[in-house]
Formats: sequence, C-alpha cells, structure tokens
Amino acid sequence: MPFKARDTPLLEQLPPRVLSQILKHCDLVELNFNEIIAEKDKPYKKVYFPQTAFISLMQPVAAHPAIEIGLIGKEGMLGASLMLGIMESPFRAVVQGPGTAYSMPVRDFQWAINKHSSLLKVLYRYQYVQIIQTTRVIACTQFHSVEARLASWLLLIHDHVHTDLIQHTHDQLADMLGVLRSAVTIAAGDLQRRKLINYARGKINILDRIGLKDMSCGCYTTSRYDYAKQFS
Amino acid sequence: MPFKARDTPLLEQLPPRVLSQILKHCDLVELNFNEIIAEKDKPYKKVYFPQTAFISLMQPVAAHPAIEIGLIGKEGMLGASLMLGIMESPFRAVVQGPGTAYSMPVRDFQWAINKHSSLLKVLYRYQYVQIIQTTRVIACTQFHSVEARLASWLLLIHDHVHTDLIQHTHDQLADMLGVLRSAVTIAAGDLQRRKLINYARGKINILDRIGLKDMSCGCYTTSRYDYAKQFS
DNA sequence: AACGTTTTGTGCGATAGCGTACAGAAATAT
DNA sequence: ATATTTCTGTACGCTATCGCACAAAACGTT
Repeated sequence: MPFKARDTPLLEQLPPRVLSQILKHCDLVELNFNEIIAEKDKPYKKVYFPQTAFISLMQPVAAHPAIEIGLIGKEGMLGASLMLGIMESPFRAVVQGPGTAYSMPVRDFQWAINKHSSLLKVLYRYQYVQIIQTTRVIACTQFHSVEARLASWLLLIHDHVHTDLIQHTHDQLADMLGVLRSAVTIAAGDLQRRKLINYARGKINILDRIGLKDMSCGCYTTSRYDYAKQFS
Repeated sequence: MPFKARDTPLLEQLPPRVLSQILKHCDLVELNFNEIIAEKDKPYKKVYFPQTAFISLMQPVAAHPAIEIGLIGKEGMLGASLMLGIMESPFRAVVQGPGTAYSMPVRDFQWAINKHSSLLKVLYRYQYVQIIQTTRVIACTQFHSVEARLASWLLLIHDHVHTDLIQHTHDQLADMLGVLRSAVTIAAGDLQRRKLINYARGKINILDRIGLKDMSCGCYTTSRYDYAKQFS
C-alpha cells in the first residue's frame, strides 16, 4: 500500500509498526462526490481514512434538508464510533470532496482495535475531539449569523482541499448550514465584495484567509485549536 | 450504601456483583441548585450518578450566555468521557434539579472501568447515545421554533423530576434554550393558554403531556427512543 | 446554433426572535 | 408595614432569515 508521510495525520499518531500492520488491511479507493458511504442507523459498510477526499456528516431531519454536523478529512476517520461496540453509524456520511481514502473492512478494523491498544488510544482522543466539536456546533447554529458561519465552513473546507479552489454551489453550502440558498448568496456576495473570496458557478476561490477569519465566528479557530490540543 | 431498584437505570444495567462493588466506592450526596460540578476543560473533581438530582451540560460561548447541550438524570452519569482517557470535562455541568446523586472519586471510577468490562460496555453504549443526542440538538436549534423546543425541554425535564412540578423561571429556561427571556414568556404563555402547562413565578405544572408532545418538535420523542434502543 | 439546465442575483412580503424598556404583581427582606 | 428584589407581561422598533418567485447569465447537450 503506497503511503506518504503527512498523508493521514490521524494514522501518523500510531507507531510505525502498527501503522504498517493496519495499512496491510487497507485499500486506497477513490471516493466520488455525493457518494453516501454510511447511512444513519445502518451498519457501516467500510471504515475510511480520507487522504485527499473529505466527508460530510449529516443529520437528517423530518421536513427539512439534512444539516451538516461535522466534516471529516485527512485528520480524521469515518467509523471511529465502532470502537464503542456499535455497528451502526450515528449519522449519514456523504462525500463532499472527491478524492482518495484508505478503506478498511469493518471486521479488520475491529480486529485492529482489539489488537493495537495504541490505535484505541488514538481513537479515544479523536472521539473526544468530536464530542467537543459537536457541542460547539450547537452554540454556533444558535448564536452566529449565516455569514459568520459560512466564513467558518469555508475555512474548514479550505483546510481539507488541496488547492485554493472550493467546488461547491451556494445550494450545497446552504444545505450544509441548514439555511436557504438565497441566504448563502447574500452572505457569499458580501464576502466577495470584501475581496475575501471569489466565486462563480460552483467554484469558490479563497483569496484572504485572514480576512475570512475576521468575518468568521471564531468557531473555526477554536475548532482547529481543540484538534491540535489532542494531536499536537 | 443504600440502594433501591430503579434508582439509577444506568447502573442497573450492570451485573449485581459489579454494581455492589462500584457502590462501595460511592457516596450518596446532596446536589444543590446552580452548583457547578464540572467546568469545561478542567479536570473532573468527582463522577456523579444522579438519583433524584439532574444536571445541565452547558457550552459557554463568548459574548453570550452559555447554552444547554444536554441533560443528565438518573438514566445517565457525569464523567463518562473519562473512559476516553482524558481527565477534562468537555463541557460545564450545572445542577439544574437539586436532589441526590451517587458520587465517586475519579480514580476509583477509572479503576472500575479497567476492572469491570461490563461497566465499560455500558459506558460505551451511553457514550453512543450521547453522540446521537448531541447531533440531534444541532438540527433542533437550527430548525425548530422556540415554542416547540420549549415543549421538548419541559418534557425532558419532567422525566427527571419526580413530581409534576418543574422549578424553573422563564429566565432559566431562556438560558437553557439560548434565547431571550421574553421569547420564553411568549412561548410559555401560549402553552399555558392551551392548558398544557400552568405556571407562576418559577413553578411550572405539567398539565397535559400528550398535548405538549404535539406542540414539541418531536426531538423529545426521538430522544427517548434512542435511549431506549440502547438500554431497553 | 438552439435549447434546456444549472447557478446566481435580486426583490419583496412575512415572520420569528432580538434588544430593550417599562410596569405590575408577587415574594422577600428590613 | 414598607422597601426591595424577583418574576412575568407586554410593547415596539429592528434585523436576520424565511419563503417564494422570477430573471439573467453561464454552461452543457444535441
């Protein structure tokens, strides 16, 4: 299995021997945009360690479009909750950024958890970060404006893609934030007028990260900090 | 240690021998209203298994009053995240309903986790439920009206107190929901006009649970269901 | 080149909740 | 008995966002 340093910061927390053991059970697969790779309350089919791909965690709500509750990129994994001994995914997982990911059969992953306590420890810390992130999102949706939240998500997404180009329409961003498309157009229009971003038909360029941070609610910054605290 | 059946549904999941082992390390303590028993990002001082008390989990937010992200009553515990090997509490815990709780030193709890795999398994399921609940709250704050959310919280609280009397002012409820006090007064006024509740100066009577459920966003019902699914 | 589709801009009335303020009523303290 | 504090009702302007609709522009397809 080809593996380069800095590929997957989460796995890199592991001792080299454990890492190579685990990679033996992985396939490097291509994930396509909009692919649903886990459904809420259904058993995981595979476990994924994104490399260049990234994944949206969605919460379906009756009478509304699903809302995004988290993002998983190369610093994370899909399927961590399996360590709790429950086979079902607690949310829907949709490929937001096409790219590559290491995939692993569920059984192999469970075997690896039992065999390698170093893996379990990493997962513990990762799970803790996810708890903190999720609770922050509650406060963020309650208190912060669409524009601030949009700025935060753009920064988050930007960290996951590997260019300055984010490929999302206003419609898609609206779904993530759980707001109207036209609300995103207005917010994005303002960010563009401020020359922080630049967009056209589903292609968003990040022009000024510092400026975006200033417009964001700070949830982005805190979020990065919380992750770094566990995985320095 | 005095212990009656149905005292703490969470602990009752344990085999009797394990349960009595654990209770040996517990004190039955009285928790007072507004007492802060864990602070965000600070080490837990004790672990708690509420008996008649219940506890609010709060997320502090800059420039806003803290918002409630979850409730812990006799069906849960404070400190479950210790099983992830991290000593800090991921949120602030405030006593919302005065009453009794079994408290346990952190070290003893960690020892119990290592010694009793049955305890760990229960905690795993409990942690899973908390993840699901938290993500639902995200969608709830985003999509549902103050009145519907108020109805849901009242039902939740009602499950935790042991009478039909809920002791909270509009101000306190507003803090939980992260909205203005006057918004709660309006919502509560409507629920009262519909004869679902009845209140005066911090004392709320639940008159009609069925009616409240109809006014609620359904997040209450789903929440109960998700818990029951793990701890039938 | 013509057509349909997707994406974005924009407008406008409706609405929920904010922010703030004030007043009356009930409880508590002096 | 009086004063003070706490709790609730209410009012009013303000703002963000909804909900919907329509148009223009860009793109893709045949």
